[in-house]
Amino acid sequence: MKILVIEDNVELLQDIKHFLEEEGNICEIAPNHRLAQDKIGIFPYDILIVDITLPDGNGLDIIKSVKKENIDAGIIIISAKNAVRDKVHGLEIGADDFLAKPFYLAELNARIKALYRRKAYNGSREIHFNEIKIKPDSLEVFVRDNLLNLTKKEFDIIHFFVVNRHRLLTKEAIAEHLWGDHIEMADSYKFIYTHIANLRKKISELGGNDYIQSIYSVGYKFTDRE
Amino acid sequence: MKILVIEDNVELLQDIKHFLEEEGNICEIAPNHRLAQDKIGIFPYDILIVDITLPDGNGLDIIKSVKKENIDAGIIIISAKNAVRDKVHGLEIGADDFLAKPFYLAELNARIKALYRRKAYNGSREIHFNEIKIKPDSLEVFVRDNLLNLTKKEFDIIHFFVVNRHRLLTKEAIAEHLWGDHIEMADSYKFIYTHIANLRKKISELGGNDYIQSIYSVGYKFTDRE
DNA sequence: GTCTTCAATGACCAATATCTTCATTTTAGC
DNA sequence: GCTAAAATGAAGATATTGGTCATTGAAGAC
Repeated sequence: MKILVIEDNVELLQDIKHFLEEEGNICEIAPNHRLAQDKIGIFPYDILIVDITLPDGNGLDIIKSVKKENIDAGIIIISAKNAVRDKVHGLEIGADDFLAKPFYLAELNARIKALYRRKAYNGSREIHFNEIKIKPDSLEVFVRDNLLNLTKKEFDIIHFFVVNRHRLLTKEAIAEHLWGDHIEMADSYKFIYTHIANLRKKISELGGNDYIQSIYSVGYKFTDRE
Repeated sequence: MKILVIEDNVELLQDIKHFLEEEGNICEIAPNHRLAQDKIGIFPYDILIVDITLPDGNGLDIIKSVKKENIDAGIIIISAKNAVRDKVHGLEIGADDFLAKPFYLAELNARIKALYRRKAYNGSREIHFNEIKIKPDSLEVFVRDNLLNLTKKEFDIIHFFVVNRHRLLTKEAIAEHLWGDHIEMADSYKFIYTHIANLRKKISELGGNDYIQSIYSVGYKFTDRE
């Protein structure tokens, strides 16, 4: 699980990180508002742990912007015990859970797992990227709310791309993700081309932009930058 | 992995070194502040292990200068148990982890591995050299924050150069790194010239300095000295 | 058993990087 | 300074990689 912890108390931040990493998660940290926004923009985290009081801005603003951009991350607020108003407000604008400081790390961990389970099971999960919407549970992809008629492999590809948006994906990585690591490397990426060609055609037929950037001799990148 | 241990207790220093080398790392040592600074300036380490109390200066200053120069090394502080203030301060100014003395070497090793994994996973790794920034994960190079449009080979070359900054790189070493050791040595380095010419052109077009120093009859050196 | 769908493949052309060649400039040693 | 060796830069040939289309064969639906 990929978790981002946003908290200005560096000592607590380190404690949480160590704990969550020992639990087998990939855990990144941001001690302030600006850094948090940067990281969220780059990488699709599963869970955000947000402290409300930050040196350069309010944690609630981070939650607002996450919700506004339809980023599909679970949010747990951590804040001082007496900040009841923040708690109510935070849950109102879309946070999933609230944990009062001080807390036991085991408690935080339990909340994280519960939240993740909830997110994974409720069939209304959606991943958004500009005009593209993916429902991983029903294997459906929409462009401007028009259902795209994709094959399974095509779905797997665009799903992999959108989850790893803005990242360079080598042909090796794509092949490994789609077919496992046993694939013949020699000249057999060629079928990736075919699937990507079909994907591009189907998306553009419904007026979607071509976010699939080819990187010569390396692979692809799914992005709206540049 | 390349590790520098900065610690004034020579006995402990040797212990750590032996242990880390047996684990398969390249491990260098510096018993004081001045020597540490020298070494860090010359070679790009993956991990720095820093003792806070040094005979000729504070370990925190080393961390500060590393961060100031944007050197991309993970930092683990080792210090006496009661120095809580140092711990907090160290993490605040950018250290990645803290280990209280005395500690088990296995514990140190675990922390090193965890830190390295974290660094490798978070897609925001960057290597800096003056106005040049390299993102090895996305194969991107920036000059004064302008993206440089490089081919794969050109990227490999500048990446190799920046990682081995200030070092003399023979044509043989470059050829071996780029094409493996099977290459015909006879007169076939010639195409290195072309790639380097293209690199120089592309960098200077965006206003970057020419750090590629030719060493007649030997090779190249990537440096800003002299 | 037939029909339909889709993953996989091969052929072909286009795009791009890599390498070679060659004329010219620079350098080191005398 | 002179010469031979080395380095550079421009131009172009070659090789590699990418994209598209048409076809095959396997698997599942009916």
